[in-house]
Amino acid sequence: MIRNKPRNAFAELQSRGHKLTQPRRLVIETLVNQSRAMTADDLHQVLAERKVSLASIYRTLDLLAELHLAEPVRQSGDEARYVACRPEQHHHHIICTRCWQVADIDSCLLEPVAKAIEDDSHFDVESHVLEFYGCCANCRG
Amino acid sequence: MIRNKPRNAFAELQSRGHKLTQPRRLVIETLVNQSRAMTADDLHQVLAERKVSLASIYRTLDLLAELHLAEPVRQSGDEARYVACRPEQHHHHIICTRCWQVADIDSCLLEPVAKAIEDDSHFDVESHVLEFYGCCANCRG
DNA sequence: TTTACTGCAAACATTTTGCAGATGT
DNA sequence: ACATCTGCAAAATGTTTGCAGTAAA
Repeated sequence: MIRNKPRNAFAELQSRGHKLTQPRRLVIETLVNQSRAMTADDLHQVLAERKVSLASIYRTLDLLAELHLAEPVRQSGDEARYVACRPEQHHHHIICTRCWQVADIDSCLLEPVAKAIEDDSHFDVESHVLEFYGCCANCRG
Repeated sequence: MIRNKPRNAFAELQSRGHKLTQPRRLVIETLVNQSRAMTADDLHQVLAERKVSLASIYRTLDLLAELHLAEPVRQSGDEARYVACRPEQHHHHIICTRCWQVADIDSCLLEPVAKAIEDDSHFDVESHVLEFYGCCANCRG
């Protein structure tokens, strides 16, 4: 349930040969601190006074996704939202559809299921998406 | 593994007070017969000689989703794709990322998992998305 | 100093919409 | 006959890109 810390992401970025710039720093900090699934525009508004351009936000989000420091989630109809996450572990999310707060589901229970599906469907399973959506304690209030 | 039949969808549409028009008929037939996850543009190309407008295709897809006769799936970076499905049952999909062919996974194994998550995270789970992606027997070749 | 990165503005792709005419019931 | 639906073209939305200047290493 503990989300990634900005510093880990900073280090990961740099160790992979990317520069730790001000816009990147701010996007990472915001994404981690808010622990919610944020759109590019959400970030742009939160960072309005820091004057980070939308283009840089999109570019940073792409980069973070590539490095597995963030993951895109898309519910139909909505724009893409991004969630900060730890790169080293496979996990899934539960996401509040009111405030977009996110909690991690640490274990993945689907490996045996994927196996069963491979036998049954004659597909090779390469990846899966598992997201739970609901209402968090705060929004239920 | 058997997909919905067009006629069921035709009937469902009409019984809910919608007109069974030529464009709608063609979109439904195509979506069901091809049994793949199709973009609006895929449908537009397949139906090119039948002169169905893109606008009608989008409107029909929205309607089908609303009636649970089709479901949108979005993989990051891609446009929305739609899968024909039976409205009466909860199920999930396995989707080939080469040819976008779809097979159904009839049972839902996640109800107990959702319960466990509710206890653990203090979220009310309202819905979930479970999609497996992989390579079908045909594309594996 | 060098290369990667940023902001801006323009381009792009996908999806939505208003409206006049066509179609299903 | 009537309401709904279609096609068209225009608009809106979300995202990407080229380029000249800026900042990180």
